[in-house]
Amino acid sequence: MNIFRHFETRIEAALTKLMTEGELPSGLDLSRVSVEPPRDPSHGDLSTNAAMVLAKPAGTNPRALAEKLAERLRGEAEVTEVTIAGPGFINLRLTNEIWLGGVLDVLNAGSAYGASDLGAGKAINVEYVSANPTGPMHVGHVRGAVFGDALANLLEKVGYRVGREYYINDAGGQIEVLARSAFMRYREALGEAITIPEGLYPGDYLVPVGQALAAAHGDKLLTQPEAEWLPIVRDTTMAMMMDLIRADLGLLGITHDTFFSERTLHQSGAVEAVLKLLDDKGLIYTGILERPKGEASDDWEERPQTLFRSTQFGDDQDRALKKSDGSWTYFAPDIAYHFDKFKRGYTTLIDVWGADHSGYIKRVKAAVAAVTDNKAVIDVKVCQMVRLFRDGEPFRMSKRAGDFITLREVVEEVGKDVVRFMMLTRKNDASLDFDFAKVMEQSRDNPVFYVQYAHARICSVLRNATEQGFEPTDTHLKAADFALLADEAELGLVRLMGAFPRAIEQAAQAHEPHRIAFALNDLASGFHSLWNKGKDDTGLRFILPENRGVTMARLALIRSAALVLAAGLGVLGVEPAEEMR
RNA sequence: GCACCCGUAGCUCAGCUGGAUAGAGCGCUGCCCUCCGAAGGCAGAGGUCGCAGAUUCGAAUUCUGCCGGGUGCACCA
Repeated sequence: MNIFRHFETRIEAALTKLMTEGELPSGLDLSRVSVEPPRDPSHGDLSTNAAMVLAKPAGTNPRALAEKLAERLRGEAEVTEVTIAGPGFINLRLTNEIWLGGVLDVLNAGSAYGASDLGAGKAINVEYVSANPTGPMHVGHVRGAVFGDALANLLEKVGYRVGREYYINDAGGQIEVLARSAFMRYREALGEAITIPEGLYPGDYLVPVGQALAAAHGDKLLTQPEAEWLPIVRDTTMAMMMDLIRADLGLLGITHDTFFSERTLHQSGAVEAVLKLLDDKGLIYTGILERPKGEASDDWEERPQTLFRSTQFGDDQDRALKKSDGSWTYFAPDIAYHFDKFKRGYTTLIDVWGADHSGYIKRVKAAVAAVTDNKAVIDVKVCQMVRLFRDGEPFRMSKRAGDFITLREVVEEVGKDVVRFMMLTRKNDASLDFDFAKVMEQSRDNPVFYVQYAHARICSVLRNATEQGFEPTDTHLKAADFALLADEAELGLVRLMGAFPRAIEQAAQAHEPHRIAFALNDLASGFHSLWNKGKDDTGLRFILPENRGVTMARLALIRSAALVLAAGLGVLGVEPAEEMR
C-alpha cells in the first residue's frame, strides 16, 4: 500500500463530504491537493496543503478551512493526531501499526515492491541510444543508453507498457562511407597492402568485416563497379555493425524490443506519404532561410528550399526537408519515423538524446504535433556530457584520431553495475563527472559502494543469524510480531520504506530515474545509521540470542529493507551485492 | 546574434512539479570499534539559493530582463 496515496484518497473523501454537507462550497477542484511527508519529521507523518490551496476558491482563510478539515480527520482510523501549523498545513500523525504493515507489504511483494498501476497499461515508446551504426559504441553513448534503459524500467514499474526502441540511421551518406571503408578491409583481406584514405573510417573493427566479405565473395567484388558491390558490402557491414552494437549494449544489460531501420522508411514510401500529409495541411512551402549568425556558415549559399512550417508549432525557424541535391534531409525521414510510432499506437513518446542534439528538439516536437494533430506528446530527454577523469585528472577522447574510449573498455574496467549506477547519480540535464578511480573506491563518498554495502551488510547479518540458529526465511519473517519494532530509529527506517513507492511514482511521472538513486542513498543511510545504533546500545542489535521475538521482528525489518534496496536497484538495472570484496 | 541547459555551503551535487527553520557527501573540528563487516555512524562550524524586478497567502522552484559557464545553430547524422 502506498500510504501517501491512500490518505490522499481519504482526505479527498473528507473534503467531498464537507462539500455535500454544505460546510464547503460544492464543486471545488481538488486536483491540487497533495499529501506529502513533512519536511521536518517532528511535524508528523503526513502533511497536506488542502486548506491552503482551497481557501481562496472556498472563500475562506486557510486556518479556518484547516480547522474544519482537521476536525473530520481526527475521527479517521489510524490517525492519532492532527495539528494545524504554519500558514495552514494539516499534519497527521499515524499509528505505528499502519507503518509497520509496510514491512509485511515489502516481504510479500519482494523485489516487485514499489510497482503500481499508475500507467494503467498505456503504451509508451522510449527511443534511446540510436547511435550511428558506423562502429562500436563509445563512452559518449553510455549515459544515454543507461538513462533510457532505466527510464524504461521505471515506466514499466509503474504499469506502462513500454516499447524500447533503437532507430538505425542506415540511409545516410555516412553508410556509404562506411561501406567503402569496409571495402578497403576486403581488399586487405585478399592480400592487398592498403592505406585507409582520408575521410574513410580507419578503425580496425572493420577488419573482420573485410574478412567476412572475402570469405563470402572471394575476389568477385574486385572486378565489379562500385554501384554493384556497394549495396552488398553495405548490407554485410550494417549487419555486422549492428551485431557489434547489440553486443556492446548487452555488456550494459540493455536489450531493445525494436530496431527500426531508417532505410525502410525510404523504401516503403513512408517519407513521401508523411510529407504529403503535411503538404495537404499547408505546412510545406518553398522559401529562403536567413544566413545563420554563427561562425560555422562560411560556405553558406542562399537558395530556395523545401521547408516545413515548424514555427507554427513553436520552433525558432522553419526547417529544411530537402538538401541542395534534391534528396531528403535527415529531418524528413525522422518525421516519418515519429509518425510511424504514432501509427503503431503510441501517443506518448520519449526520445533520449545527447546534448549535441538539443537544437533539434523544437523541430521534432513541432513535427509530432503537426503530423498527429496534437494527439501524441513527445518528451525529449537530453543527457549532458560525461567528463572523464582518472584520479582527479581530466582526460579527453579524441575522436578524430580514432582512438576513442569504447563502451566496452569502460565496462570491462569498472563493471556494468558501477557504470549504470554512476550514470544515474545526476539528473540528465546536468553534466556528470566520471572518475575511474573514484567509482571503484570503497567509501562513503562512492554512492554505488554505499548502497551496495548496505545490502551486503544486511545479507551478512542474515547469514550470521542463520549460524546462530535463527531461521530468517521469508515465511518465518512474515510471521514475526512487528509491533516489537518500537524504537524510533527502527520506525524511521520503516517510514523510509513506506515512502519508497511514492518516490518511484514521482520519478516515473517526472521521467527522472536519478531520483531512485537518491532514494536508495537515503535508504542505505537509514540502515547504516540503525546498524551503528546497535554498536552504541547493544539492546538495539539485530540479533539478540536471548530474545527470539525481537530478533525475528528486526530480521524482518532489515530483510525488507534489503528487498526495497533490491527493488530500487532493479529499476536502475543494477544487481544487489550479497557481499563486498 | 538566436535557441536550449546549468548557476544552491570552500568543492561535487539533491531539493519531492509553489510550501514550514534550504539538505547530503567530500573537506574542516570533536567524538564512537573487548560487541552482527569502523569499507560505517554521531555531533559541530559553514548559505545574500548568480543579480534585479514581477506573479500570490507563500518563490531556490513560475514569468521578464540582465550577468557568468556549457552546448548547438542551411545542406551532415
